[in-house]
Amino acid sequence: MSQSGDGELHLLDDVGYLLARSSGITVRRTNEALADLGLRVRQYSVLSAACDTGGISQRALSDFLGLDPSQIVALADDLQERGLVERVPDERDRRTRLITPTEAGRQLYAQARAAAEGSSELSLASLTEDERTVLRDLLRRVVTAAVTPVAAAS
Amino acid sequence: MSQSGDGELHLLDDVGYLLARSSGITVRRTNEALADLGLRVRQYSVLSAACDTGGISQRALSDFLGLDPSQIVALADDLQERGLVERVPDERDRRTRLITPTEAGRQLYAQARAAAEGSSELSLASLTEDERTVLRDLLRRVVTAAVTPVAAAS
DNA sequence: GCAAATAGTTGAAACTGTCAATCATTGATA
DNA sequence: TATCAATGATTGACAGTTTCAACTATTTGC
Repeated sequence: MSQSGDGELHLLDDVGYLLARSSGITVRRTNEALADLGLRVRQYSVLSAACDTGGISQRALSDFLGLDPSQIVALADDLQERGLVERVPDERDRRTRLITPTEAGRQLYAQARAAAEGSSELSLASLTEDERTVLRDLLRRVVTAAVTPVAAAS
Repeated sequence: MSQSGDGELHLLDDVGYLLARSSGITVRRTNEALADLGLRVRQYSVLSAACDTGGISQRALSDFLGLDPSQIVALADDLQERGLVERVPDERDRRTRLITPTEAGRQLYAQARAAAEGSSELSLASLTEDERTVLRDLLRRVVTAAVTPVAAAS
């Protein structure tokens, strides 16, 4: 019958909550870090996948990033208008359009990556380098377990 | 000059991205798990803090959850209309109103907590029990480093 | 007492998540 | 090969989230 709280905040034991909270903290900080470059984390993630693959279908982006296809359309429109990516038709399947980085896109990405990664480090300043590595490895396993292996242009 | 992608997806090395992605996965799943109870993670977190403290000011909620004060207003309105919390005036400071659980709120919270925690486990099924513990401890340190220690009603 | 700070509220704008419907193209199959 | 189901992209809509600015009531410091 404990009527009044006694200092036990269960949210701080809830991995789901902790994920959401720490994600919020880092996303906020990273958005600030990317603001100078005119990017937000969302568009940065699309640009990153486009640069690292050299061209990826919107469907694959949707799966990889966990976003609705309609969100990809909007993000691609935005990046395309700014000349950072192009939509090149896939000859093997004329339905799909590959989101491909332009030279300007690659250059911006290089800068953005430095900014974004620096910002992450800052958000995790309370962890040691080794602990950050452990965290990264654990999270990567959580994420990759939920994602189909990134469609390597069959 | 690597023009085409060679399988190196830098996002999967970016702790910030991994946090956001895994948070998205767990939040989605937890929202589904809470839907039966008419709750979403956001309102669950408010209810949880209210129950665990026995009564917490909206300002403290705002700090603890990392939400704008105006969001707390909306969430408190919602929970109050459903009879899950009350706003009791603080005698020591008539500006503040303590978000306090009702009996119905406490009962729903008990159910919701079980559902939410079960859902987190499910999202982290690719990790062992020990690894989940490590993850929880690391994330808790990240979060608590960014939050003032939960104002114990000075 | 009075000014500055604080707790809560309202309203607005931009961003995000989710879903249904549509069109073009592909793949399977009769 | 004609047709039908499945898939990739797009549009539009609606609820949820984030972030600000402005405002009122109250408290605190001087």
